[in-house]
Amino acid sequence: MKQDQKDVKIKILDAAKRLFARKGFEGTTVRQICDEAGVALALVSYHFGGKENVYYALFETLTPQFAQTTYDLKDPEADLRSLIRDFVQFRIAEPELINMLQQEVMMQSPRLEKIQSIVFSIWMQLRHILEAGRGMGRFDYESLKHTMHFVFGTLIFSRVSPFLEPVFESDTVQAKEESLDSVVAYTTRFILNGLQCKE
Amino acid sequence: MKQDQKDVKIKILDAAKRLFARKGFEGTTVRQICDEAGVALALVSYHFGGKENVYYALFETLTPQFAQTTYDLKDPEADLRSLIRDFVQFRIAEPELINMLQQEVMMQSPRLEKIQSIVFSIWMQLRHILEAGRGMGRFDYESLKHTMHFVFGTLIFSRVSPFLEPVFESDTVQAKEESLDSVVAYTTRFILNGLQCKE
DNA sequence: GTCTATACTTGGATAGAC
DNA sequence: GTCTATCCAAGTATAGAC
Repeated sequence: MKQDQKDVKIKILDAAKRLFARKGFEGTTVRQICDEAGVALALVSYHFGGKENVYYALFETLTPQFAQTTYDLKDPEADLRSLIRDFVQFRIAEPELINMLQQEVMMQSPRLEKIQSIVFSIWMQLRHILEAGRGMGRFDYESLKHTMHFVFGTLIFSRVSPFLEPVFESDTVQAKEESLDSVVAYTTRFILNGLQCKE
Repeated sequence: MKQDQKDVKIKILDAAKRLFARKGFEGTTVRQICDEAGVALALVSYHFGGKENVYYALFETLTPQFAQTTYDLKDPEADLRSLIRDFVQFRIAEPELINMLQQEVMMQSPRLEKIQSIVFSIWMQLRHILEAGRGMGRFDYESLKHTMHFVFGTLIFSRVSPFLEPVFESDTVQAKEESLDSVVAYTTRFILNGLQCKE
């Protein structure tokens, strides 16, 4: 089939995504990327003009994904449910990107500037929803700032390191819990309860 | 005062902690560490035998801190409150170590093996508390695994990147919310509500 | 466009003077 | 114990053949 030589750029991006997520920006070498992609060393420079640009290219996919949704805030609970679903869905589809994003924010990397807008828009959306909800007496919390951290922490932290598996041994609910719908349901429940959401 | 030449080892550890937290293990160079510590390049090798060992040395402080507490599980809510307080307190006292720990777990780094036991013991403690609480009808949740992730996400994710500050502008509760007690209170409230804790 | 070979830079660790 | 100077390995990026 023709697509075995699946556009070299794509192969590089795929390999880079895996590596950056696992080893970080500095921990990943151009050699590793090219080996993993099965292409020659020179091609990262040729197609992207350097390692850093490969990194940014990965985030460009992401921008439209999150910047587009706008909530009308008429029904903050529904808005929040929707935001949670979108986020969890994306996290499951693109765990590497979430991972990379987390690294950047955590380390306050110099590359953050270029991807700031993505992070910003999500945070602002959440802020508006939480404020609207509190204003209408639907959510109950004291500190906006900390509550935003709690919600994001709940949303983002689902690294399932294989090394933690032993901790979950003999957990009963296993088959069902991995479907998107159930993960969304669990997450929504925890967060809405955390906010003491009243219907 | 004599302590200006505050043991070189300490100076190196302090500098390394800051740098590792901000730039990751690979992103930090021995040269940076020594510059920041104000000592000569050779001293990392001399005192620790390499960059990697500096990293491990930083975590050794941490082991006793968390491995010691044991909960009797008679009152899971009280145990959980206590775990939350300990964790938040430590997170505020040693944000860099939490940051480093998070990086390791997130990237599943090869260094994880050496610090596994720390992470393990905390996760197991939380597991036992959650299971005991559900068994006694005090907590209400479906998936143990996901719920553990939610709780840890809430606990760990409080990176206050300066770059996110604009997002929190004109938040009303500012002065009070930074004291340990109030942060603990906010966090406890969110988590216990998330677990639908019944007293 | 893609490859191999190579130039150039930076990083970790050591040698040896003090 | 601490410093400066240096070695060697590994990284990025480019040159030039195909």
